[in-house]
Amino acid sequence: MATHQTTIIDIAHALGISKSTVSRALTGHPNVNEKTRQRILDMATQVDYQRNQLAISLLTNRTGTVGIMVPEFISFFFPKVIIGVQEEMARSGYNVVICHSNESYETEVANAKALLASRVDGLIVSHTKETRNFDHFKVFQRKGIPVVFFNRVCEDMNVSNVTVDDYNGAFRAVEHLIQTGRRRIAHLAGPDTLMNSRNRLSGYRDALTQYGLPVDPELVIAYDLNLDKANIYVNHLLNLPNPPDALFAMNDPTALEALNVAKHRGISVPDDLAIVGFSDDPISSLIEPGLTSVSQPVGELGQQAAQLLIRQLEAKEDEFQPERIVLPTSLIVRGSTVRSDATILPQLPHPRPLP
Amino acid sequence: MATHQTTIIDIAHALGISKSTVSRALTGHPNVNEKTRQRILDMATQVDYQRNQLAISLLTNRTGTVGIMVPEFISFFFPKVIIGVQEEMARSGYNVVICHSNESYETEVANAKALLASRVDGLIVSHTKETRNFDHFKVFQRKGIPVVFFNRVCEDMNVSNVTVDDYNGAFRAVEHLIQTGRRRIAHLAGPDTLMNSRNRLSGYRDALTQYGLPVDPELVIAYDLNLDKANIYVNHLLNLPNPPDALFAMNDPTALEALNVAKHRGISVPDDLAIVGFSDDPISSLIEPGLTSVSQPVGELGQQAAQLLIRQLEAKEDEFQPERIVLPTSLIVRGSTVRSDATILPQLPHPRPLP
DNA sequence: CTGTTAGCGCATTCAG
DNA sequence: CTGAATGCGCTAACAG
Repeated sequence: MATHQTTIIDIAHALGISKSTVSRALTGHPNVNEKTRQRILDMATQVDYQRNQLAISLLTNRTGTVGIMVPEFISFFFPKVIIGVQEEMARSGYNVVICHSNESYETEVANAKALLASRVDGLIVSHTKETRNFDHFKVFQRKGIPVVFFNRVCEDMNVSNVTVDDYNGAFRAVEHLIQTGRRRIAHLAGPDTLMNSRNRLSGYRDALTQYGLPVDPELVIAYDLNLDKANIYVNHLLNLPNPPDALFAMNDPTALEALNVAKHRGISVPDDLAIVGFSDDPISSLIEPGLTSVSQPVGELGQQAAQLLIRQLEAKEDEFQPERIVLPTSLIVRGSTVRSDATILPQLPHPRPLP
Repeated sequence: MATHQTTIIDIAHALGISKSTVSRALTGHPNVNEKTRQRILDMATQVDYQRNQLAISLLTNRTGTVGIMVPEFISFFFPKVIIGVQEEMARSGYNVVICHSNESYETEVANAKALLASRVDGLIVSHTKETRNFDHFKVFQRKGIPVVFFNRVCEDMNVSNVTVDDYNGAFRAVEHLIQTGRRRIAHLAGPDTLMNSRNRLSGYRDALTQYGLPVDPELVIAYDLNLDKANIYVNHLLNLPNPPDALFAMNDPTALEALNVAKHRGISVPDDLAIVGFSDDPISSLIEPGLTSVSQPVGELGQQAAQLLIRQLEAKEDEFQPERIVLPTSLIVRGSTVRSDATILPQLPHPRPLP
């Protein structure tokens, strides 16, 4: 189906001039006669001339394109990050190609190769839950192509990244549950391949400890975030001889599943079971009862990641230092943890991971 | 920041052979000595060689990449379509670059130019609600680059497209409302720039007419799908001297807004106001009451669009005929229109637009 | 089996 | 101000 695309040579021939002049006119070079320039521009429009970015990129060794790779984009989180990235990159004249690893390590590796082959100038990435080996990203580093991680970051690569304060968010969530009277607080965690999953787990543990509550291993389940299985774990927790009176879930979709299970079992939320999620999905404010959730600045996550990348793209090879940005979270309290007449006690100041 | 990437010439030099042989070994050409091939492959791995797709595309005049452009991707609809497209294109060895026009005509035009410049082999697109002029897509046609529309299609371009049966979906939705006893059914429609918006409006009108109900212009509002304003229109309808007893909304987000307004005003759904949406967003089954909605096969929409594009990409220039695929919709009945004890009457057979 | 050559479309020297 | 020449990295004839 491939057809001939008009080139500067076509325009040059049509006008009886050299392709150099056409090139100059098209790129806005000053040294072109005004009349000639106008004739060239007119002709270009007339024949639907469209510059061949492939040729230019090959020549200049820059594509003006960066990649962003995310593990999924059905929930609102990653799409919103992507929009933030695009806004910011567009402002600096970069295009963004979006890749979707679908939580598959294999796909992630394949995508990384494709991005490398298409010579992106940089990469923004949140890795899959299967990813333990980061060689496919280290290649970028070795080749001098900037990489920025966000949300799910790789610790043992010396690159920029932007995350939210997962530890603090989790701590505040659990603290809130304690302050509203819960004593057996379960945690449905993510896989320990994920940095943010580990940090949220630490926040959960430390909050319990600092408030003098035991950490019962029975109440902590790490799962693979496969939503289809969430209800199994929730049911398991509720079937325990000594069931939890609260659940802190790794993310909102998981918390929503829990809410559903509770509803089906006739368990009253928040009276018999309080539930807290993470990310403040728009759904959380629409359902009944509303889901209490740890909110994170999603769009800003993308913007900051983009800014880090741009800074690195525009830095001299040797004068660049990786930066790590941590954005704040905040707890949005809704009906899944408190009835409107409840009172909330003061918080501990500045929780930090125990040494 | 740009650094030198290893090329086949580097490998050739390192091994003291010609770049042609390297090229042959790397592309799997049979005429290469097995030992030489192995040495080349080893060296390639060792130096992180990654083919330069730019050079190959420039040479072959094929990028193996197609673009998909969508107007938004916060709601579940477009992401899910994109996933369907990617699956299908990957199966045929194509990459997909995702573009986001953000419902902005200007951005759409800019994206189209960028895709043209980067020489995509084909394009799958759902246009913005602002788009009235399709010149930026017609350029693709003129250059022999296949274009497939989906969801929001352009009627006056002779290209393939895939849609759902919006007319029928709307008809069945309104029929359902009539059969459950509603007589003043309002329609919060989309802008008339959108094909699907117009078709849903027709289905709404014809259902009323065929069931002998008047079409009251007062009850039909076309709006720009800007969710922030949805509540204004819903309130306007509910404030009418003779307010509606049912609302058929253009899409689920709009219907959810309506549900919210009703809740705030203390209007009972479904008793005083029945509400139906379109697309069956996952949220619709989570909220209380559940939202009755016209479901469409979203993933399949993407797959079919991809298949149409692939068929065209692989067809001979002249033997290709545009195809138009219409996928079925089905009504998912939930609590926003019926209490569980309600009975539903039989439907009219095969509704079709009135001539 | 392997090396040489040409050229994809373009920006950019270097000469006029 | 303009044209001719060069080369980005690669594949595909074309000769050995």
